[in-house]
Amino acid sequence: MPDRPRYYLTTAIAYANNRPGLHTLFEVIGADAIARWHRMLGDDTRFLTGTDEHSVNIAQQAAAEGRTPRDFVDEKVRLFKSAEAALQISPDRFIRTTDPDHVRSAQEMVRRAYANGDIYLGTYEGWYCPSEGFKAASDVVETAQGAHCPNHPGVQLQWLSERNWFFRLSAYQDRLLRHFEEHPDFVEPEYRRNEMLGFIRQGLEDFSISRAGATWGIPFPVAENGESSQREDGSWDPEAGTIYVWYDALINYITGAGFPDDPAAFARWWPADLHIIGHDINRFHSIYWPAMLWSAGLQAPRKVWVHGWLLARGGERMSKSRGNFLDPADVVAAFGADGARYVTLREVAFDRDTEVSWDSFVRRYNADLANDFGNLVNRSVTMAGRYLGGVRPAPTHGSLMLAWQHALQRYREKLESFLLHDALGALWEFVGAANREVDLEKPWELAKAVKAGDADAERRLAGVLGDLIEACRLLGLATAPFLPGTAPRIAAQLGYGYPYGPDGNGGPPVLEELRWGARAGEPGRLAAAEPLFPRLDAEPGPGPSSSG
RNA sequence: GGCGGAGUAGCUCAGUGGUAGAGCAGGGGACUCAUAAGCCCUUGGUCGGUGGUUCAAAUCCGCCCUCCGCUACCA
Repeated sequence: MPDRPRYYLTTAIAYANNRPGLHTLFEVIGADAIARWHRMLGDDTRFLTGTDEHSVNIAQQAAAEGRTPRDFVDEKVRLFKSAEAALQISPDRFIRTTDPDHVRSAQEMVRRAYANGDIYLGTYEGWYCPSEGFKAASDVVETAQGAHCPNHPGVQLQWLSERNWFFRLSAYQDRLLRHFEEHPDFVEPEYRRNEMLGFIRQGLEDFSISRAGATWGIPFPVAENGESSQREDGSWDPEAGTIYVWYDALINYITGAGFPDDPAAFARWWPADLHIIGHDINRFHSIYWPAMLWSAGLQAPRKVWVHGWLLARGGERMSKSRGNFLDPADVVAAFGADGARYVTLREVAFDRDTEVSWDSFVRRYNADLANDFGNLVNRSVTMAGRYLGGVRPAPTHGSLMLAWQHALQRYREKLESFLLHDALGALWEFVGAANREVDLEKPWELAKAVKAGDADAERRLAGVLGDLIEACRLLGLATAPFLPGTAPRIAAQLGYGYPYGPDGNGGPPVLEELRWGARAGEPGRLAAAEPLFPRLDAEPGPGPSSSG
């Protein structure tokens, strides 16, 4: 166990101000498939998802509903967790920025940055909404009447300055450039890396890491005089303010690895192998985050993968405010958990934006899952059961074996470079090869010849059905990271046990199982064929939700 | 404005100098093990526009149009 390779991956934590949309869960579904693949490989895998729960904005929303912030975010967290459960997401920890160990973690990071001379008191200036706090320049609506807050159109924004702590990002410019040069695959895809390089080369400014007014946040652990802001009774001096966004949110990745409470765990899990994020927060993960870690004497993560968006019709980005997003509950209700995972990851390229629609999902489901894959398993199991009396036939070393070896190689290459849609494409080329094999060999004709006493036909029949059953076994296992609920059902129809647990842990190294004929010597009986993916009518679906 | 990317069949996209491709959707056919699925064949595009380079351009160069990303403090 301790000698197993370890793999630690994370998604961005979701802002807990709303119910999740499918576009939010997209990266979580993709990350889950990657996590499951590593578990099945035999890697000691740790997979983190979670929620980002502090901010003036959330406190404001909670107050508007007459609730405490805690009560407000607890409800949102329940929504996120149930959405993840519906999609069979398998995090090893669902981390919340309100978790006590995360509070300690964020405070320790601030202390380390202070001890290292990287934070200092400065003045933050910006547009301030009396109802909501400071607003980013990009979030300010300028009108003839002055600047307004988009969330509070009637409210005049004020230009305010506040005494805040700043992080000396500017001190890390050279080291960041060197790090990007020495680790060309630190940020991928490459065009996202280039954007970050361009940003660094423009010159880096320091950024503020505290807010004086905010109360719904992690207490800033350092007082103005540099001493601890914790009082004798254990409470925190409100005068010190709270930690502002990035020194809270990003820290979750090390909290989830054991920082600072469990040094042994942290030594094992950090640095993370992979952060999967959207491009809106690329800069914070690829530039701020390594600098923050270095300041604390810690290592940068090994890779940041920047995925694309789900686009609605017309190329519009899906968002709750636009109301053009897909509700994951609708998608799961229509396609099942596995179907929802499949159509999302097959239809949306993992490295760039892709337009999707309910119709495109239905078409993809019917074509790939019902017609191609589901029907392949169904017809293979039915024929083998009928023509061979239910005894599971053994594979040969024919053309399907070669097709499999090619498909598996491509599948692994694409999966390991995070092109999940292409990885599935490689597998489905093999599905096509298996279906063509059926029509080429025509087992039903061979079966008639066998009845007529043709010994050669009997050998060929057993061979082609053996190859088809083996194709189904391999596809069931290979697709398991994407279709975790289907994999055991396929194994059962083929008369095999399923050695992996609900999260993909516990079984033999999957690459051994994915060898053609790996279980050839194992006797067994086929079960009754049972459709895996019922075909859907191409009716108009729920479509975009109307509210968020 | 600067930097980068994209505009190719109804849809989603491959294709970087040599007679336009895939999957899906649409049409036809032969079969029948199967979820009216699968298999075979097939309709369909002046490759955003324009001017060049070249024996030859979707592919190279100029200009133009459209869209998108990055261009600092959203969570």
